[in-house]
Amino acid sequence: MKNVRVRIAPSPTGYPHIGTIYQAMFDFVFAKKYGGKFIVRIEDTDRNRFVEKAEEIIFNSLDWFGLKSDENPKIGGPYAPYRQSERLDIYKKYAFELVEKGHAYYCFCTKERLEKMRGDQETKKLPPMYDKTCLNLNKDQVEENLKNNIPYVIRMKVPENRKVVVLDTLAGEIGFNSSQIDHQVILKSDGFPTYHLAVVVDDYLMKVTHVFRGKEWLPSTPKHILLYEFLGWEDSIPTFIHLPVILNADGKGKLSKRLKTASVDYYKNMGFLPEAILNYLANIVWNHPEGKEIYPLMDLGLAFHEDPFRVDVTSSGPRFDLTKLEWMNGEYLRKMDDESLSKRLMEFLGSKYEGEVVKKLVPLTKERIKKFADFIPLTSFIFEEPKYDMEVLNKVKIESPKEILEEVIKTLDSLGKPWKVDAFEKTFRQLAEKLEIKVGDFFQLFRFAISGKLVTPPLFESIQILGEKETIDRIKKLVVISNRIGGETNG
RNA sequence: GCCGCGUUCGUCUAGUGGCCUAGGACAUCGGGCUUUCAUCCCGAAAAUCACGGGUUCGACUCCCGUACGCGGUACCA
Repeated sequence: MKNVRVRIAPSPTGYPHIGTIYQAMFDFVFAKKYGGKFIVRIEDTDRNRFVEKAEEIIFNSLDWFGLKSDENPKIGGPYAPYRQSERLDIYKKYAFELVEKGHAYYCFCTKERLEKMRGDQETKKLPPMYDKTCLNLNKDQVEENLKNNIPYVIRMKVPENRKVVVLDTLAGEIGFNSSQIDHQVILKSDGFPTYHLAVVVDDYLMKVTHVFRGKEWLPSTPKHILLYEFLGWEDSIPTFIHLPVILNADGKGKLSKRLKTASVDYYKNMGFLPEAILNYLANIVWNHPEGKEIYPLMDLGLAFHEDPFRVDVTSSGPRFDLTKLEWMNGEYLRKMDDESLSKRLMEFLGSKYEGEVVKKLVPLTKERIKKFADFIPLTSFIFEEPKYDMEVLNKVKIESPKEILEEVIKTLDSLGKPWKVDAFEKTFRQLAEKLEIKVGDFFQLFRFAISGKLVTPPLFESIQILGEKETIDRIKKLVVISNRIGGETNG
């Protein structure tokens, strides 16, 4: 495949949606596989939803995922500018060209009138569409209105009763009756284009060859086809690949921006690995030919076939299942060597954590966390004093914990320093035997004494990190607390 | 309402007319390992292939219809 050019066109309205990343992933892999270019174009045509810092956040996110683009507003490229707000003259030129050719017209209808019209259509159970009032305006009326500075939009004029065929790589040929296509606004009254005009113009001018986008765009594709025809660009219509829409976990509706799990910052904050997220995203719509679940990003390229062009993705919309993502992320974590894992974990935790301690904890925790955020509660007892909850202590099946702990302290004091894991374990197994308590229960008490918890990373290794003094201090402290409440902890 | 797309275990999927008494993964449950929790290993349960008609010697696979779901129906993208 030659001169492959793909693009992603996010709107700067906030944190990027996980669906944007999903789409970008396909673009990126596709471009890489065929030696093409991956373009990022900023679609900032909606001034109402525009968010100042969003563009920066979008680029940070794409960087985080390693989805590097070849042309974008920051680095430029042969078809700059790549921000639609900087291309207004271009869209206007084509909008007016369409008017001249008779494929578009001025519309002076007010918002209020349009709203009322739609309301009426709804009560009459008619499809809500523009009623073409301004289509019948004659030249003089238009001139008059323009002279009087009446705000206008430009709408595309859709021919009656024509079959418009959309060729989608996944769904095949889909026919639409043009009578059901609305006379869509292509240029808004603020001089900005709508998506429909902007995509067509930009994709044409930027020589985009393949359009990967969500299936929610399928119903508006005939509008775009028509626009290509009106502009005389029918030979340059890109190949469409309408990807299945990712649904909410409950399957009711598409992954909505309202949900925290739809936004990439959620995954960043929870400490997911970008490569695991990408793997998951690929996995829900595509299956590896070798049946693998875990595979590198570029394996997704196996989904693309030439002659005839085909993309192997599922047709129905998958639900976004956080549980499986967590499993997958855990797999990635465990596959990593301790050093790189420490490095990444430190990046996540920030400078308030001591690097050396974190490094020591990594081998003890890597099999116990699914994402970096899990590390914090698991190891909090290392970094801060434990809080002892006697309710929790009561779950340990030991009659008189205070006496046992005193024995532990005695043994600890007599133990040669520095404490060694092997000798340590042996000593305390013997002690448990001597005291006639189950080893498991005994260690649970010990665990509680140093951490205030019943679930921790391996006991002796944790103690080693904690240090001799701190360990003894904590046990002593628990003894004191037990004393204060009468030592009757096991009721 | 109208238009479009879809429908295989709870979830993601394999399956392109006989290999399917439907395979894998996650989740669930049971067992092993084990100082807890995990990891790891073994095993179980889980889909009348949405339903109804065709076509065919034979259908999860092809065709039609119905139901359900999703998407679209903006001077949002």
